[in-house]
Amino acid sequence: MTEPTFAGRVSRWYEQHARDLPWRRPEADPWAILVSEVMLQQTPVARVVPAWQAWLERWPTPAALAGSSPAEAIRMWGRLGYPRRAVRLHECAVAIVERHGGAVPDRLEQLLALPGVGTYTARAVAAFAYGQRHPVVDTNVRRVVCRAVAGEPDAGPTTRPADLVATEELLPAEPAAAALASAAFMELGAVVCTARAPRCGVCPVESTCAWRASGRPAPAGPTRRPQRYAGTDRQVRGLLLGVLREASGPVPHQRLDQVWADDVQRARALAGLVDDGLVEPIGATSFRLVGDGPAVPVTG
DNA sequence: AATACGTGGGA
DNA sequence: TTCCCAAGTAT
Repeated sequence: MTEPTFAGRVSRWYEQHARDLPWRRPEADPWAILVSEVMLQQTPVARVVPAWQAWLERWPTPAALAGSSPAEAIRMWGRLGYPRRAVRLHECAVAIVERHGGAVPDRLEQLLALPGVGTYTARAVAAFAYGQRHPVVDTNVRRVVCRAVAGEPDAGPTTRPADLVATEELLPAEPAAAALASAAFMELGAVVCTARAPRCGVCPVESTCAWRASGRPAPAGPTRRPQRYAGTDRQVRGLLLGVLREASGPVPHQRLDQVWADDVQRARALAGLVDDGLVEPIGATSFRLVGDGPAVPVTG
C-alpha cells in the first residue's frame, strides 16, 4: 500500500460527509447541472436549492426554456441576484437548441462559447455532467489548494491559468475519480476550509496542510473594500427590476420614476438594464421585461 | 487588472 | 447596525 494521495483523502472524506444536494444525485442530467452551476455563481446553496427545483420543474430541457420568453426567465429567477444570469441562461437554451440539437454540449470549447458560461462553469459541466478529467477551479478550490499546498492564507481574487495547473496536478488520472476529487475539493472549501473560520479539527488533510504547519498565518494587510451597496446603481437597478418583475407587460416610466429620486442615476440604471438585455423600451413612455408580451406592441 | 453586477443571512 | 460575503462572468 502506498500513502493515500491528497485527492484520495479528500475524496474519501467527501464520500462520507458530502451534503445531499439535488444536483449531485444520479438523476440530475447535464441541463440540470448547468442550471445549478449558473445559479450557484455568487449565490449561496441554501437559496439556490428551491429556485433550482422550481426552474427545472417548469423547464426540464433547454428546448422548454427556449420556448419561453426572457421575461418569464427573469421572473422565475426571483430574487437570486444578478438577474442578468437568467437572461444568459435563456440565451444558453436557445444556443443549445440551435447549435447542439437541444443537448448540452460536452466539449469544453463548445461550453465556453455559451452565454454566461466561463472558465469555471464550463469545466464544472464537463466534469460533473460528463465525467471528464478537467480541473474545476472555483473560489473554494483555490482557497483549499492555496492553503494546503502553498501554505498561504488566501488565494488571489481571480482564477489564473496557474491555479488550473496547480489543481490539475492534484487530480487522479482516471476521469471519474478526477471529477469526484474536484467535487470533493469544492465541498471541503465550502464546509471545512472556509474563508473566515476554518474547521481544521475535522479536516481530512490537516496532517499534511502547509498552512496549518506554518501556524495558520493571517492574510496580509487590509484589502480595499468595495463601495457600499446602498446608493449604488446596483441598488437602483434592483429597485427598477423589482417593479418590472411584479408588473405584467409594459410599465409607464412615471411608475419607474417613483423608485429613485435622482433622475440622472435612475436613467443610467435603466439604460444599463436595457443594455444588458433585461429590459426593453415600449413606445416612448413605457418599459417592460424583454419579451414580456407581444413582440410588436399594438398601437392605436 | 480593476470594476460592475443583486440579494439576504450570519457574525 | 455594519460588514462580509456565496460554486463567477464580461468588459
